[in-house]
Amino acid sequence: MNKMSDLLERLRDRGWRLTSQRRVVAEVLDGDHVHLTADEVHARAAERLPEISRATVYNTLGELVALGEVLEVATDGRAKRYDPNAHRPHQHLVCFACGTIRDVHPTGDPLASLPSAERFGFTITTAEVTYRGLCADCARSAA
Amino acid sequence: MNKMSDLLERLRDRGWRLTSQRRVVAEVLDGDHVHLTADEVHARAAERLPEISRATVYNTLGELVALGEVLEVATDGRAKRYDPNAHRPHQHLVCFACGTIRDVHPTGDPLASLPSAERFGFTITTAEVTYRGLCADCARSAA
DNA sequence: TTCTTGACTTAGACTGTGTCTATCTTAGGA
DNA sequence: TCCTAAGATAGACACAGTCTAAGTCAAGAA
Repeated sequence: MNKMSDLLERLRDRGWRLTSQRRVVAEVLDGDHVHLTADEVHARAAERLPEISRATVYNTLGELVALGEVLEVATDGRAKRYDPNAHRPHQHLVCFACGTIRDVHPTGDPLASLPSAERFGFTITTAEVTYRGLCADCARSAA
Repeated sequence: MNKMSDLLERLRDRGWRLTSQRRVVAEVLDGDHVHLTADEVHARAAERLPEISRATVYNTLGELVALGEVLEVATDGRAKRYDPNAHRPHQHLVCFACGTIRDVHPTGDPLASLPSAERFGFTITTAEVTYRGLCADCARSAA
């Protein structure tokens, strides 16, 4: 049960032209708790396909996001990160010190916590939660 | 009861040197539901003090954030925004279409929704929630 | 009040992240 | 096998933010 072959299959069904560049980008994004920046994706993709360009990585990531196969995550003010875990709803937990990101699953529906008096007439569809703290490794080094 | 004079007073007590540049930046940030980018702060500050430089605006905003008087908000992957409402805990509601940001106050403690089994050994101290949807104006234009 | 000094401000160079354009290449159907 | 539109490429460009070296000034000292 390889998730990436599933993905590539789905994309081909939607009329995606399957190039070696797109295949490599999709493979780089495989796994759990993967939150790479575009440059990190490019670096790893280039290990397998040295001539791949930055523009292609950006284009492919943008297409995967538009297709709903990958999530864009902006946990700091710096580079966006790309999260392949788009089919299971989840939130993120970020370490203040080292920036590590974990996918987490809070209880309850975060949308329910906003009373209608606090909705200002908006039609609200999503709630993103970013939990922040010190990870065990960084807490140990700081002690 | 002017909030900005309170702020300037507090800062002077902490040894801040009170320059016209810092005063103007603090005044620009006064108000409710204020979420300006650094460039917007610079533009408004320059209306009152034409020679103020970008570097000074960035420095001053950074100092205000470090002092806990202003919050840095990154709701999109683009420019950070600065929120002077740092003393009342709140979350943000963002319009998909026009990008408008409102301060909102959900019920309950967002930290409580994350079970310890989902904390991966982190010492968690904050939870930021971004609600997203269509504001009333944009919903009307889209119809 | 004037002097002094280190904190502050400035212009502009520089970096990182992301987008765009013009040209070249290629996947996949005919 | 050939054709062609979709895709890939290099590099210029744009935007957000940081850094540096030199000049300026707030506020305490005399």
